[in-house]
Amino acid sequence: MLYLKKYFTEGLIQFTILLSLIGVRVDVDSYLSNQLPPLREIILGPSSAYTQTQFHNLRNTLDGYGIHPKSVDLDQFFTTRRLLNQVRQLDRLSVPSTELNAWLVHRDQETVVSAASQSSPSITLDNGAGLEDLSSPDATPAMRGGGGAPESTYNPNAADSSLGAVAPEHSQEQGTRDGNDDLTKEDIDLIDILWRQDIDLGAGREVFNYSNRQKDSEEEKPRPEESKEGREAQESWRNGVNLQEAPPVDGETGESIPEQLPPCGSQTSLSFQECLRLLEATFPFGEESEFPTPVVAPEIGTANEEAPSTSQGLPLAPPLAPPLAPPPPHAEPQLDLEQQWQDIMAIMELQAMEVNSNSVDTSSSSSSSPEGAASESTPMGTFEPSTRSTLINQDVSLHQASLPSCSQDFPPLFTPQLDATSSAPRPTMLRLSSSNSSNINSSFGATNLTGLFLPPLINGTNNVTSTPVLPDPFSTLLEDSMLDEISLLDLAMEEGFSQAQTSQLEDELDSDSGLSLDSSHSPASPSSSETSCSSAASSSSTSATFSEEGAVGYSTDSEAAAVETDEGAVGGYQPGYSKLCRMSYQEFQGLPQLDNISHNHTYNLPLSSPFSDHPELPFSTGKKTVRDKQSSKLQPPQDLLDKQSSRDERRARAMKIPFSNEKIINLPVEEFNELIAKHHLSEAQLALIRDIRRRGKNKMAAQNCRKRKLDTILNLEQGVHDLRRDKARLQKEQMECVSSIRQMKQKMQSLSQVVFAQLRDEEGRPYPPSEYSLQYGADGSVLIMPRSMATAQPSRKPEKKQKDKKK
DNA sequence: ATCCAGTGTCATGGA
DNA sequence: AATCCATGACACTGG
Repeated sequence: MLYLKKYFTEGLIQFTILLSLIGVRVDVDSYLSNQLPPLREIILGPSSAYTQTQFHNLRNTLDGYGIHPKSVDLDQFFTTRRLLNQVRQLDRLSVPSTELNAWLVHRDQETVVSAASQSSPSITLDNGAGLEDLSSPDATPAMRGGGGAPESTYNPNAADSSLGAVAPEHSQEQGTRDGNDDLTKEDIDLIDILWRQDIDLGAGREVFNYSNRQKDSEEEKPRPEESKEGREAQESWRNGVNLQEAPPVDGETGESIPEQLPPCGSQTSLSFQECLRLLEATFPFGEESEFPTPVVAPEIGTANEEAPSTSQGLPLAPPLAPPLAPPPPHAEPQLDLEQQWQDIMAIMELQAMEVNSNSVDTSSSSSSSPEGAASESTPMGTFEPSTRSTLINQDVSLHQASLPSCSQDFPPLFTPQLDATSSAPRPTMLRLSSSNSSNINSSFGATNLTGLFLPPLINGTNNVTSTPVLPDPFSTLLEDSMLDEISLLDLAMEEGFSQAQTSQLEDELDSDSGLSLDSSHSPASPSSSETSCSSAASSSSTSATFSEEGAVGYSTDSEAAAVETDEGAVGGYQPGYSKLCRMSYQEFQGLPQLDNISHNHTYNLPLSSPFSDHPELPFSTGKKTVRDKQSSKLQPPQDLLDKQSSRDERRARAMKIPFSNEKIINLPVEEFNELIAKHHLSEAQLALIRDIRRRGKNKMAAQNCRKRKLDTILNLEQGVHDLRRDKARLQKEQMECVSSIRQMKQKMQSLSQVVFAQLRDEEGRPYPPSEYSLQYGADGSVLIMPRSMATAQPSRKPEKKQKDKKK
């Protein structure tokens, strides 16, 4: 089923891309955005970072896409995803997705007039044109037939942007709505799932009902002319372009769209278009894309690849393209496409994460939006601001971030290309890179490194002065490094907190926790943590063997532990654990405010005094507050004993279980069986004992599990930091190499001058450097050859005019 | 009153 | 089949 869905969805997407490429506006964005989680899951696999996670509950995947919004794991989940993405991004240029969006938006504005055929920007004008074309009786069926799926999927969700451009087209829109009948069950199911998701997120079903009603009524009533403007406005602000307008008309648009996560749609619409561009970018284009394969390439490649790269080791990715598009234009298109898709999905995933991380309320707001927007009283007022704010926030930040600079620089150069075809996006990206690297370029541009170094190696290429046409690998290298430098900034910032603190944290943990489980901190691998955890657990269990005092790290049954007077070990683990939790989260999220969070539901309480049973407990390391778990369940303040003992302990006492919970839980099966065999126990007692054992073990397991999660996250974090550090180091080395190369080049130039100054032909005339160049053979020989020859037959070894041993 | 992190417990599935 | 373990999900608790 999943595979079917995958292929189906992919087919839709690809077809839509094709349509977009040929200039037909098909807004799959909303569809994609809505489907993001499932698509992501399908394409990229299960999202859980914990490989051991077993998704046995189908309902999880169906209802909430894996994680309940209130789940404690949600944060971990997103954080993990973020970390994973960081890892994945390491080999790519870390250009914030927001930047990409902003850039796109800007370009939209500028190219509104010129690029009429562009599908992506979803400019109103374009839409209008495109829609009108589509609305023509002939075109529509064709479109329906061809792109029926994507269009239909899109329409119900966000018909505003694509269809609503022209009011008269309402009929058209209705037609498409009627076309909803064409919706496959897949689509309907997806929509329904989305609804349910929204409901889960807090939006009442009535929202959808209402929106449905609204939609229905909307369909019934003739659409006012203003709808067009409204749609335009909303669309425009969805694109983050004109925020100022919109309000008056939106009530109209809000009706149908909002149910399908307008904000997400807007955001991903950009991203998706971006992706389209990137796809286009993969196609071979001008000289810029064609990198010579210089000797230096590998070096560059290594510099870029130190992270586990999903991108297939393209040596030098064009600055902006890298994160998304594996550049080598000559690469096999199929592979490229796949890679493209992966990258695209990664991007969208990132964006989705951002959206989600803002809070699920984004979606919830979207879900609620229809209500607010549709609400007759204030069509715009209620919902618009909120959703818009989210939208605007995202767009604006981006907008400010990259838009102005990039786009303004570019347009003049690339307008022709923009108009021409799909190559539009690519140039901008390239230019962005170039603009960023312009400084370095300028510095190195003067001294063309390739000129000196390539020729000798390649043996005969034109070199010394020329190569204006050929892109300089070093320049590209420098560009790349420049961009990387940008990322280095934040890297440095992050490094500041992470490296030292993390290591310190781990040290602390290691020292604090008396148990060996912290060996799992060995950042080596999650597996190690696994083993360590298991070892910890086993140690706890085995502890029972050498002493029933429960070296167990879990002091919930502190009573028992206390009884045995050996909770020393107990005290060790838990604090360490809790500390781990706290520290890890602070550390992990770098949120100082989290310091305050210390729940400290320590199991190892100062049990000594309260326990009438085991007054001897002397030293209970328990330091902190006592927590009585049962306050709710059991009668309030009975006695301190009950107050401070666990539920099971009290039950055991009530049932007069003759041995401690500690033993019940931690004894090996054989001993446990012997133990219960020794005493004549009632069925109820036996049942209780088994429950106690089960719960106790499960409690330990849960603690181990949680710890393992944290360890996994910490390890991932550590891995990310390590990789970043390596990246920074490699980049530094790269820069050093470049500088040394530059020095060598200068040296070579000066030496060449010396050589030419001393060289004389048979007639005693000097060789003018302008006409001759030096060729360096692999064997160390130096040849003089006329430049004309050098350029004429670069590949062949030029006939040497003279062999000079001067070197 | 609400949110949130920590914790215990249950259900489930794998070993 | 029994047991243990791992883990998602849920509820409870206290800050």
